[in-house]
Amino acid sequence: MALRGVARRRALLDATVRVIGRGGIAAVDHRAVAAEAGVPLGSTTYYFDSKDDMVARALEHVAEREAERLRAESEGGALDVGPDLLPERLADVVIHAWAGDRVTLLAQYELYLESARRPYLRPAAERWDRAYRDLLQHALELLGAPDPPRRARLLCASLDGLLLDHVATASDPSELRSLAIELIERIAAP
Amino acid sequence: MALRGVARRRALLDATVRVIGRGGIAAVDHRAVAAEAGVPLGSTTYYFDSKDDMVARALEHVAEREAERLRAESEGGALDVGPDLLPERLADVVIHAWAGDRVTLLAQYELYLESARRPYLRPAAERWDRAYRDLLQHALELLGAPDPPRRARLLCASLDGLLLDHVATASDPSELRSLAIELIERIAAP
DNA sequence: GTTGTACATGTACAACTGTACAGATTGAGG
DNA sequence: CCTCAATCTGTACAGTTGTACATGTACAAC
Repeated sequence: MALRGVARRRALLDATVRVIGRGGIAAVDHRAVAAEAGVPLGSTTYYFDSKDDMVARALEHVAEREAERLRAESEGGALDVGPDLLPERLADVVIHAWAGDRVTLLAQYELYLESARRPYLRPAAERWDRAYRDLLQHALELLGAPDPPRRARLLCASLDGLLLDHVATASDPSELRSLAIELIERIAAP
Repeated sequence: MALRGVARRRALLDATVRVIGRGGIAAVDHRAVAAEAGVPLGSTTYYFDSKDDMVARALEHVAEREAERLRAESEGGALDVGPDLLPERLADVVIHAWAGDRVTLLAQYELYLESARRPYLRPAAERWDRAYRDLLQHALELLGAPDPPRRARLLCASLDGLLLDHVATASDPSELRSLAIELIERIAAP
């Protein structure tokens, strides 16, 4: 089976994400990624066609991972609560998984921004966005909000902005939570 | 007078911003910036201590420029309209200046994100944020919203998210405008 | 005109970086 | 055991990049 290398490949992708989170895309080079993953330099060229390819796969990797998490959260019944509790539950789903991992969150924004410049990255970014928006749309339907697709789009972008502000300013997490809840309630309101 | 070089210095800063907007911070190197500004390589080391310094000054440059624009807009009476027209006027102020210059907008987000990693960039990013939030707070007061500082924080982050989404997905500008207006109205609502 | 200072730039080079590649190792199938 | 493909890795090297610096030029003050 051609599966022996899968673990190492993933280790390299994870390492790439950490390097980007810590120092931006500018900090990515084969040696830094190899060291971060604890593998020899040669491995990086074996698993990726080029540096650009490495960065691109890293985006697809985080996007896929995040999309899966959101879908799992949705199907796992995270939103199965009354409408009065839904906003804070939703805020927790969106925020909590990130609270502890500032570096990954930074990398995610870095890669999202990069997708604005490299058209071939758009599909991955869009699949991620889609999973995100589906979750929000579902919640908005449960909350009885009108025109859920549009509201979901608005809420998705707004929450992203809130997260970005939080990660940039390292603001108080509990304040972030309270702002997120308020945002959700306001955008869900008829 | 020690002022002869000011124009060239600004030309280099503008060039740096364009390079970042087009290719990200990873694309910045002395030669690329010099070529973009139409000056010889040596100029870059004359005006900046290092590459990091160059990028840092570029952030301060855009931040200062943007903060000034927002202040001018505010004092220039852009918000002197009735409460019914204020939301769309505000949306135009926030959005319109950017609509034509995708590259600069991308650079702004890139630099804002970078300020999360380099603490010495925070003051510049914060002065910018402050100018932005002051404008929004003023508008929210005119709209009679309660707790304007908090609402301004929320609106600031949300609108940023909306812009980020727009610049990443190259979405329809008129849809962006309509979403921005809705966001403003919802966050201003009592 | 001399001098001092800010401005300017071409060139050089050590360090870094992307990538190729030859050769080693592994492990499943025959 | 042999074969073969996948996996792995150390080394090499050409191209790039950050930065120093010697040398110049402009121009205000005296």
